Amino acid sequence: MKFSGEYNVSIDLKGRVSIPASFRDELRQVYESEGLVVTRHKNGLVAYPPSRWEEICANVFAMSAGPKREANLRNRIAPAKECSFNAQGRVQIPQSLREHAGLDKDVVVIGMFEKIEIWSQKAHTLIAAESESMLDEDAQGQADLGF
Amino acid sequence: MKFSGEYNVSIDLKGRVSIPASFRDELRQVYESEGLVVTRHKNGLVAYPPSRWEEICANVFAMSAGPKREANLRNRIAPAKECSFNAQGRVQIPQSLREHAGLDKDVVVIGMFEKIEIWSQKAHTLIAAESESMLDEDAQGQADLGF
DNA sequence: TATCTTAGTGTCAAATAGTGTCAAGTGGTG
DNA sequence: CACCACTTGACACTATTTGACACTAAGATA
Repeated sequence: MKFSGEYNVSIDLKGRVSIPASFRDELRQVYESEGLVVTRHKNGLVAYPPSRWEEICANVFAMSAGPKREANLRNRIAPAKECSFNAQGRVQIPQSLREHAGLDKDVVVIGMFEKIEIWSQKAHTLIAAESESMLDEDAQGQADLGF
Repeated sequence: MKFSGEYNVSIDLKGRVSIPASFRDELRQVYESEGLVVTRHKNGLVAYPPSRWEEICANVFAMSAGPKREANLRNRIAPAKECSFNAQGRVQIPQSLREHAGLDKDVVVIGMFEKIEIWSQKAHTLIAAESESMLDEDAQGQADLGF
């Protein structure tokens, strides 16, 4: 079924965000996991099922030494944190990631098939508008896709 | 579990930086150590568990004489200092290293698996932004890695 | 040598951050 | 409309981090 749907959720005063029940079900059933690995992604965050994360790490580790590998380690792998659900289905996001994404009060959680994106409402509005205008400019492409 | 995660910590007025509790736990449990060896690394600092440091030193000592060995001795091995934790989990960073890294007040500590990086907030912002734009420019590469 | 200054150490206590849990709200479904 | 599952806010508790201060050591000054 894969993660899908867009949810407006809130973050509590200690920095925990509620993960929608449907995502938790998916995670439990197909990934057999009670947690998510969260890391930086553009101006927001992404979360992966731990098993997917292992694969990604392995891919990065396998890269040949160089600035690109370094960049991935520093900005993706190192800041990542495995977060498990509490009894209410919330995950505690580390402070540094919250700051990076500017999370405060209103948060948007988006299912993206194999991953989950987490944005501040503000950042999401921005990126959604950007994406929208990109699609607008390519009416033909959209039509070809069947939209 | 290896060191991981990114932490904003502060340095006290005498030059001690707080090492996150999770790193101290890791250090105690897997490296059986109550301290870190800190040395220069680019515009910041790196810290290794003492046992890892011994290995690195041995590798450098084993190099055949020449300017590269000299450089490693001068800029990596010589400035290194073993720092142990105080009761609050802080390590005293020698003045010369603090100056090298421009540490003052706000410091970023990053777990990088077998080592720990220590940057001034400023330097970290810079290097992270650089890394980020490198990753942005290579969307295909990132996708190939599974991100 | 006595004194002053500066750097580093040890420790306490306040402040902050994170965890677990309860119960009240909210919204969808039958 | 009543029920149910889910989400949210709140609170108490614990752990961690930070600022502060007194003290020691070392080096500089006169």
